[in-house]
Amino acid sequence: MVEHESDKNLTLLLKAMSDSTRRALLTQLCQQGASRVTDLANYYDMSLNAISKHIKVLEKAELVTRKTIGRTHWIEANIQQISLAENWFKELKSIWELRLEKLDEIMKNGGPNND
Amino acid sequence: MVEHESDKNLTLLLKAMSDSTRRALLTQLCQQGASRVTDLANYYDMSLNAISKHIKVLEKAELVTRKTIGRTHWIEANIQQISLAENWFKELKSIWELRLEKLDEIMKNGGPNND
DNA sequence: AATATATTCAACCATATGGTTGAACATGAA
DNA sequence: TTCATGTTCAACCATATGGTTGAATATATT
Repeated sequence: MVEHESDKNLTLLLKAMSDSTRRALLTQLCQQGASRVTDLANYYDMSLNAISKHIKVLEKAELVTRKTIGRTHWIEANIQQISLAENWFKELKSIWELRLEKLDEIMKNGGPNND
Repeated sequence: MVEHESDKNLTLLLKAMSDSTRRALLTQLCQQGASRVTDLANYYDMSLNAISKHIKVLEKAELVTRKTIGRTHWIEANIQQISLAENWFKELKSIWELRLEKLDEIMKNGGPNND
């Protein structure tokens, strides 16, 4: 299995998205484009530090990127990364469909060994 | 905001999917169709109880359903539920696109107030 | 140089999570 | 009735998570 690394990334991604505040941050970033940490934090009833930590989680999951200019950090959404999850969904669905097709085959032909 | 409830469901769903073992269980269920808890557990280097707990998490997220017949519980994948996440992705992307379109407009017309 | 702003780091805390083991419960088989 | 099977419940444990506060760091501004 070369699977391990991408599985870890998927875990990181889904965990990052599984928090309501972080999803709100992503939404905000998509709406507003690149934003400073302080500006983002103003929207939440939570300390700046908490938001800073949330952003770090999103960054590790590669859901956002950071460009530091002077003392201010510009955070930007990286929605491409979502495809990691989408691809997994797709794979899961195709596995599901495959089983249904095989069942269908059996129903039609009266069994898998009718040659 | 009537949002709250569906946001909680999304959190439940993404958290459920964010664990590697639970994703493996879902894959297994898609491949094999309805399965007993014990049968599922045999594939993992983990106690039956641990798997039982994972299944409960998937069940709360409505990613699987359970049909109890006698003493055995038949667990089945419910891949429909994935659409909850897919719809959120879609929404996020459309918010992203909307901003890009507006930017584009500004580039073309030299500003948002050129009437 | 002194002060203000933007941000992270570190330590701490409460609660959640993912695992374990040992009963308990429900049902099937001898 | 007795024993075996399928599953959950309960208590426990270590680590992760999401929040806090108080410094520390880096860079602007006066």
